[in-house]
Amino acid sequence: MKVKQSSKKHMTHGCLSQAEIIERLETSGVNATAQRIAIGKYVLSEAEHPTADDVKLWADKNFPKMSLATVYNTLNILVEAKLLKEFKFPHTGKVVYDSNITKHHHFYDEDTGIVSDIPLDQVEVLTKLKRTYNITDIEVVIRGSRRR
Amino acid sequence: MKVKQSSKKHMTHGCLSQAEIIERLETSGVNATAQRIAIGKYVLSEAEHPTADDVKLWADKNFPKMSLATVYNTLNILVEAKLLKEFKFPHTGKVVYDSNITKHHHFYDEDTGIVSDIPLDQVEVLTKLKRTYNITDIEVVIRGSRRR
DNA sequence: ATTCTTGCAAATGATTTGCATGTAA
DNA sequence: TTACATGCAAATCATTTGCAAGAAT
Repeated sequence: MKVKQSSKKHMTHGCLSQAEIIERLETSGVNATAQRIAIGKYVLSEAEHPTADDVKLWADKNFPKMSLATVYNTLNILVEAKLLKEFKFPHTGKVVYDSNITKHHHFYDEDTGIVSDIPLDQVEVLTKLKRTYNITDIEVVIRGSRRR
Repeated sequence: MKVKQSSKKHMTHGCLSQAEIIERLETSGVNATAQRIAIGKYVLSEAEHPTADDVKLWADKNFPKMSLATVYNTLNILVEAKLLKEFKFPHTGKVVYDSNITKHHHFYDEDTGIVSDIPLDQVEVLTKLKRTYNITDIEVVIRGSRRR
């Protein structure tokens, strides 16, 4: 069965069934084990920018005996399979995972510590760098707060 | 004696005398000990985006018996005194120190791993974010390579 | 049977901390 | 003498690795 993986838009949260998770894993060449399905469901459709620790905490409540090594192992596999992106932000030592694998920027709320996505078209970056700079990517982190 | 600290531009590398380092330390309320002068001279006028480890390596060659704790301790003090800025880049787990304390962006050379500064005026960022976003800072990291 | 996965514990790398000693106003 | 600095080793935190045991094909 042929799956048009890249044409499928990033899912909004909470809308992926277990069957869909399994399909996404296998389409990406990842063997769908119980642990991977569980973590996949959490990070791909429920969590927002979780850390490995967030995933472990969630697993401790929702999965019988999952080791921390398996959490890291699985997250790394999902990143390699391009189902997940990892980020290191200036404000934290921890890696944060993002199920939004399309290019986008980030907003860091200095009051709450919450990281949120900013769609590419919301930020325009113009550079005056010389042609000797061969640019492959531009990452923008905007910090501030959100008025309630 | 009154020193116009903020009107003094960021020094290009290698041009700060020991006396100038001592003055900058004391002006910022940092007690100028031998270790702090040595590290200060290195990170403020010689090194380019060094890590704590780079500083330790340098100290081992140029200062008798400086402990790693003192290296970290001193770097943290220089950051608190606003003589140094610290950055965590997406590509590394290590903190990188920058003696350019004016606002600026960064270029990460994917071939060499070298981080370089990009002056503010070389990058223009336009956002279409709603007014509920109260922006305090925008950080841009451009990745790529430089043609030789 | 062979290959892949998991769990556990130990290892690693970066940074911090506790504490006793040293130094300076 | 009182406060601050330093060096050392141990502690901590995030992450990785080695390896033995388990599951799947």
